[in-house]
Amino acid sequence: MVSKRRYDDPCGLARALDLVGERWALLVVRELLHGPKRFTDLRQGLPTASQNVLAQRLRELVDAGIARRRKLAAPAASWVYELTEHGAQLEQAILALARWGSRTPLSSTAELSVDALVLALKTTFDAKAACGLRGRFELRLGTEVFHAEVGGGGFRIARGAATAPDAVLETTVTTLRSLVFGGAELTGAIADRTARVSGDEAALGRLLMLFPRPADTLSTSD
DNA sequence: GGCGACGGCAGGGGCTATTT
DNA sequence: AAATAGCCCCTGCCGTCGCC
Repeated sequence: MVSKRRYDDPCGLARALDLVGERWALLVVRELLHGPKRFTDLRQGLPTASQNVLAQRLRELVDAGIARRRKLAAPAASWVYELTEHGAQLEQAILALARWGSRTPLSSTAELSVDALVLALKTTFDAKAACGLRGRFELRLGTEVFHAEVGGGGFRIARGAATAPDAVLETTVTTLRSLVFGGAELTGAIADRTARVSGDEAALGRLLMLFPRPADTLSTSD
């Protein structure tokens, strides 16, 4: 095992980069921010990362106490990776970096991963526009299910089904991205069957307006 | 002597394909 | 899910050269 390169700098930033500064490391953390994932699910979220690099990054994150490996109870009985409390504390730093990054010119035409889209929702949420709004929602993106809640000027979203949601949106990452950042209309997506809504469609429509796209940077396929 | 450009070399790290 | 092999590319380091 070759020793890892280190900055050998007592600055907190350098020490953080010693842990999560390697290529792919922060994107692995991003994929785990909203709940545990199997190795194969992580690969889907990071399709251009090779297997051995992904395995190595996970091992390093586990060694650093940022993530842990856990076996699910039967019947699933598969191994999943999840953030530790220490690792979860990276969320605010990642959100700040993502906000900063979203103001730089978009140069990729690749599709967002589910977790990248959820992260984009968190980074662009407009608390002022949400003032006075309350609601619970369930987002079904393929096989991935998230529950989201707006209230008190805040926005929370995590993996898992919602309890008594006001509305449920069933769609794809591409369509949701168009609805939120691309100016597409919910009624149009419902009409062409790229989205299905049950419950309070108007409330869901208001929710989708709470994420202003950073000026002239984000793009869907527009 | 100081500086920048250039090339050679070694090691680190990432890739694909394959195996366990 | 993880490890391995073989290959390739990038980066850092060092020495050399030419110019001022």
